[in-house]
Amino acid sequence: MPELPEVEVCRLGISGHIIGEKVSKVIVRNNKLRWPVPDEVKSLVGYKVLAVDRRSKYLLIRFDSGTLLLHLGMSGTIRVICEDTPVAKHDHFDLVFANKKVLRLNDPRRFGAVLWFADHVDERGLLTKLGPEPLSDEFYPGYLFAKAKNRKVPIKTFLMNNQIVVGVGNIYANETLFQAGILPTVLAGDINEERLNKLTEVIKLVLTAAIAQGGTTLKDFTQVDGRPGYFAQSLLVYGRAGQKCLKCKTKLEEIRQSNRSSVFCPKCQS
DNA sequence: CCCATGTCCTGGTCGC
DNA sequence: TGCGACCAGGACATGG
Repeated sequence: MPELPEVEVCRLGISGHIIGEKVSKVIVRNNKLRWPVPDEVKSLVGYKVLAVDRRSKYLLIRFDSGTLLLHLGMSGTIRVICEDTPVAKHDHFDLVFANKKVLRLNDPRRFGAVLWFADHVDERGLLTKLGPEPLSDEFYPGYLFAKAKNRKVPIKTFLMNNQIVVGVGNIYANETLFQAGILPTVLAGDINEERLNKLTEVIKLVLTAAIAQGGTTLKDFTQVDGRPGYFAQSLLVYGRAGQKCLKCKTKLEEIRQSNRSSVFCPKCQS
């Protein structure tokens, strides 16, 4: 469930279940995620969850003694379930709480991460080089234009660069460029300010709508069958190559950029 | 065999 | 020539 809206929906979904709850046990069934899960995660037994924050696609669970960082990679899901829920394949990590609820991470591809920042220090610098949050005021009209100056990279690759703006992955890069009417192949530095401001506005709208939609689809993270919502979202171009554009009926085309699929409408986007 | 929601890392190129 | 900024592609593991 990897794009920003899904992670934000996850944050909202688990917050109410774990904030203020005390950790009674930490279970690491498989520590071979993107990086080894550090033994220090065991040290948070006895501590209460103070807050659940998000930066980019990282979930940050705050304790007095430090921060537990979770990342879902390409295929991870997190649920809050009852203690007696049977362990399934790829259930790699559990945070068991005194109230018998369990935060459980499942990740078949194991591109996700569980890390521990003692005293909240981000030793790996995972969070330090990131660009602004797309829904914050630091992502303002004029920002993309300033950043794109002299950049010869295609706009789609530019958008997916976390140092420019975080949280726009492949799906939403495709969707927002379609809605802004910009071809994914146009060089970032060649786009005028007006069009980049339009793109900024679209990014905020699409991500906000996706969060709202995910929230209604996911409902309750304590449900065993709680499913990520993005498959149900109304995607206009992603995954629709060869089909008709929903605006003009032209056949949608697909190319590869930076080894990722780009789908676009050759008539609506220029 | 092909493809897949992410992102760190390496090694190469470009321009001052 | 040096150096930093920039960029393309590989790598990771599993499932459809």
